[in-house]
Amino acid sequence: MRDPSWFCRRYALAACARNRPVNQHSIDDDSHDTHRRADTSRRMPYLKEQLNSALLAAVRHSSVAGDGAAITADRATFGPTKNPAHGDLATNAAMLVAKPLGRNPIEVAEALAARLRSNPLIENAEVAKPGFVNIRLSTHAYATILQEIATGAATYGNAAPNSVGSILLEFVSANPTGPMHIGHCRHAASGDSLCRILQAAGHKVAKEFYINDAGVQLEALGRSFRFRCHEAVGLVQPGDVKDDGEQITYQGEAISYPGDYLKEFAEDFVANKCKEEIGGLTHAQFAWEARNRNLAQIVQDLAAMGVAFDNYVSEQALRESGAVDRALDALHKNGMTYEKDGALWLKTQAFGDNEDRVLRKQDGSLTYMVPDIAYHYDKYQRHFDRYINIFGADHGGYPPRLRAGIAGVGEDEKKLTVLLLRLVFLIKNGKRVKFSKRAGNFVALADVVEEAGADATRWFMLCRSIDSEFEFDMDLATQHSSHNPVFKVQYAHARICSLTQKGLEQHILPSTDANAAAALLTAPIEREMILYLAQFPEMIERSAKELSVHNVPAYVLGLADLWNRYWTMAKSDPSFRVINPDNKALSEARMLLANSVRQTISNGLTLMGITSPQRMTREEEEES
RNA sequence: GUCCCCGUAGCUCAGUUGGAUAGAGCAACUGCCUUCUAAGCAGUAGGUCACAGGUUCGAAUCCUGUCGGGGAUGCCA
Repeated sequence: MRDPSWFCRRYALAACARNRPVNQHSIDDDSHDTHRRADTSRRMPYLKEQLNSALLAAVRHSSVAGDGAAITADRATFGPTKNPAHGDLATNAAMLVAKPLGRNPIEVAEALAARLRSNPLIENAEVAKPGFVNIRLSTHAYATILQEIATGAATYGNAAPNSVGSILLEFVSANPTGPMHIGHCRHAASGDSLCRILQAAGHKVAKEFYINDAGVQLEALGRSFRFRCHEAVGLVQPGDVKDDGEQITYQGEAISYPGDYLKEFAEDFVANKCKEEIGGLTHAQFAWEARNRNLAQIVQDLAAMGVAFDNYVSEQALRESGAVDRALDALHKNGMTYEKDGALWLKTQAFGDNEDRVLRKQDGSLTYMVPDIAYHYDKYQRHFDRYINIFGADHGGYPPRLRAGIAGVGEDEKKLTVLLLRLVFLIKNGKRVKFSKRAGNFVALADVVEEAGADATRWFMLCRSIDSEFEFDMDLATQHSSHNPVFKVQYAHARICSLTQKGLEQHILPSTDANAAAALLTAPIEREMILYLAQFPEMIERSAKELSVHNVPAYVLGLADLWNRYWTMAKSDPSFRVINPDNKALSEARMLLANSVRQTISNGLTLMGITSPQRMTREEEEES
C-alpha cells in the first residue's frame, strides 16, 4: 500500500518509466539561469544552418544589398523544392530584398548565386524566373549530412542540451476524482511529446502535474466515497439513500461521483476494517483516501502510455504552505483588487477579459482562481524562462484571468503560454462513441491504451494540430495487419534492422568514409532521401518554435515512405539492393544510408514516445 | 452582443511563418512477392482551398466583410 503522503510531497520526482532523453536535472538545483549559455558551439552547425549562414552572408555582403539589407536571418533561408528541375534547395531571398531596395529581383538573384557558387557545399546555383535561386548541393554536402547523422546518432537533430532556455510545462493535471478519459489521453501524449521536442531543441524542460485536491471538489469526492464505504460495510440504513434517476443522495448529501470505481476502491479499503472503524472516519479522511487512490490510478494509467511527470504539485499542500495568502497579499499590494458588492474582485479586464472576476465571494470563500494564481506565483518563484500550460479548449476563458493574476502578483505574464487543446472523439465501428459521466460510459484512457497499444495511441493523438478536433479511429488504430501508419513506420525501421543483421553476417558494415559513400550514392532516390534526412533538425526547431507536435509523425511517415519506395525498387531492379556481393564499396555506402534512415526514424519516434522495434513479424495476424 | 478556433479530395486532416504543378492517411479501382521482412510498392481516380472583395511579381496562407460549425464569456471547478 502506498504511503498516503507520497503525493503530498511537493516536487516528488516520479519514477521514470521509459527512455526519456536529456532531462536529468533536478528542479531544485540552482542552474536555471535566465541568460543563454554560449555552449551551442559544442555542436557543429547542421548543414542547413551552414547554408543559411552562407546565404545570409551573401545577402549582406553582396553589393546589391548594401549595408542596410532589410532582411532578417529568419527570412533568408533555403527551402526544399517540389520540382527536381529546381535543384536540391531554393531560396526566395532575392525577391525579399529586391523590393525594399527597389532593385530587379533577377539581378539580385544573380549576385547571390555568383557568391554562393564559391561555397564548397554548393555544386551549382541558378536563377529562375521571378527571382528564385536554385542550388544543387555538392557531394561533400551530402557527405556532411551522412556524417552528421553518424556522429550525432541518437542525438542527431538535437540542439546542444540546455542551450536555449528553461521551460516549466504543465499538462494533464486531471482531477483526482476519477479515472482519466480519452481527452486526457491526448493531453498526456501531446504534453509529453512537446516536452521531448523542446528538450531536443535545446530547452531544459520540467513536466508538472497540478493536483486539484482541495476545496469543494474534494469535499464532494469525500461524500461520495464515504457513501460507498458505508455501503460496503453495511452502515447504510433504509431511507438514507434516494435516487431519482438524475441524482443520488445519501443522508441528504449529493453523491457527485457515482461511478463504479469508487465502489471498487471502497471494497478494497474496508476489507480489513470493522464497521465501527469506518463509521468513525471523517469526511476529510474519506476524501483524502479517495484522492490518493484516484491519483495512484492516474499515475498508473499515465505510466501505461509511457508518460511520467517530474513534479506533482498538490493544491492542498500549497494552501497549507500559506501560498494562497501570499498571493492575495501580493495582489492587494499591487493594487490589482477592489471591493464591490461585498466581494473582492480582480482587475482582469486589462488582460483581455470581458469583465473583472471575483476572488472572494460574498460568503467569504475563495473562488477557484485564487489557488490557481497562487500556484502560478509558486511556479514563477522557481525561475523558469517560460511557462507553458496545456488546457482543454473548454477553458478558453481562463488564460486572461490567469495572466491578470500573474501580472497582479508582480510577475511577467508574457512568460506564460497557454495552449488550448481541442476535443477528441472516439470512433468505433465507424460511429462516434458518445460519453456521459453520469451514465458512467465514458471512454477510459486505460481502455484505449489497452485496446490500441501505447504506440498506436500516441501516434494518433499526436498526428493532428492541437487546434483541431480530431476523431480517434479505434478501428484503424487496432489494425495491426493492414495499412496503419504507425506500423508502417515501425516496419520500415524493423526492415532496416533486419538488413543490418544480414549485412553483419556478410561482413558488410556501414561505410565510415562519408565522402566516399556520398560519391557512390548518386541515384535520385538516394539523393532525395539524404536531403530529406537533412530536414530533421529544422523540423524539430520549427516544432519547438510553434509548440506543435504533429509535424513529427508527418516527417517520420514521409521518411518511411521514401525508404519503402527505395526498398521496393530492388524487387524489380536488383542493382538497387543494398547488399551487393559484387560491389562491397557500394554496399557499405548504402548500408550507411540505411543506418542513417533507421537512426532518424528512431529519433523521430522517440520524440513521440513511440518504440522503434528491431523486429516485426506477421504472426499477430493469426490471432484473429 | 463580444472574443478565440475551424471551414482544403468521398472521410479524417497536413500544407515549412506569402513561393514555382495544393499533399498524406483511410476508403475505391488496376497491377507487383524464386532472391536484403508484401505490416510493403507502383499506377488510376478524386479539388471553384466555404464565399466575395483587397494587398503584390505571386495568396490555401496576410487584411476586410459574409455564410456555416465549435468553444469561451458564473460570486461553478
